[in-house]
Amino acid sequence: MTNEQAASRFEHDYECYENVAATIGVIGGKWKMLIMWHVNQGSIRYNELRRSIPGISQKMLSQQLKELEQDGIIHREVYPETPPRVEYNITDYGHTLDPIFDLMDAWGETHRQTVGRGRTP
Amino acid sequence: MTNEQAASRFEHDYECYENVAATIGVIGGKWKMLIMWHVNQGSIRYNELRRSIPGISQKMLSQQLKELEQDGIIHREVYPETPPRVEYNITDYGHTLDPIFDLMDAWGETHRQTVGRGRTP
DNA sequence: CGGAATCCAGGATGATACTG
DNA sequence: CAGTATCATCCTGGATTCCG
Repeated sequence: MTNEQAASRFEHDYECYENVAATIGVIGGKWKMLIMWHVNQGSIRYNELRRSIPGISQKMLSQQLKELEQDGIIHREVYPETPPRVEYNITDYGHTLDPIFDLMDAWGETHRQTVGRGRTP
Repeated sequence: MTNEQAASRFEHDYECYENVAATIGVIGGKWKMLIMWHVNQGSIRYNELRRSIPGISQKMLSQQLKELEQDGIIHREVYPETPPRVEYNITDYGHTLDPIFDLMDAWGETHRQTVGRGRTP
């Protein structure tokens, strides 16, 4: 392999790495999978989510919801009533992640059976 | 929806979450993508990897290599020579992750163009 | 050469209290 | 109800040093 080929290969690798890292950055948060899963079932409110995800703190729920919203994965709808109501939904863009989830679900299932127990972040 | 249906849905959700989390646990490490990418190109030695991944510390390289090995993604071959030589390779099992990488690469590329800049872990 | 062991700083996460 | 603010804590990851 020439130096040029090596360099171009490295750049391609690095591109792919950045792409995959970006994807993990969006969906890799400690609670994001769980949050997205519930939001994926349909409109859900803040405290409903909180109850649905045992162990999550308000802080992390708010933070990760905000990140998912900023990344365009979920939509936040505020209804100016009293008491206030906020509903979260998956966006069309969020649905583009579905194929990845399906693959990861399948792979993770096999892996968990194979290894018995993996690192869970 | 009945309570039973809700309960079963939650368990299914939780299963999927655990599966996906396990997958992210395996490939989500800070340097794992980059490491796997290089190992994927063929047999490579410890210090070659170190040079190929600017910025990684010995500690992280050793640690993440060990985790990838424990998870069955890469294989570590020791040649008892002097000086010692150790080579790393992707396993067949490691190759089963390829489809996920492809999807994440594609999604990440689009996402980076769309958002301009995502959270990169 | 290919690591392991140690120490340490900073960010991620958690618990609690408070607010519009 | 749906969060924010603040403080405590834990853990990851980096730098350094040493070993077979």
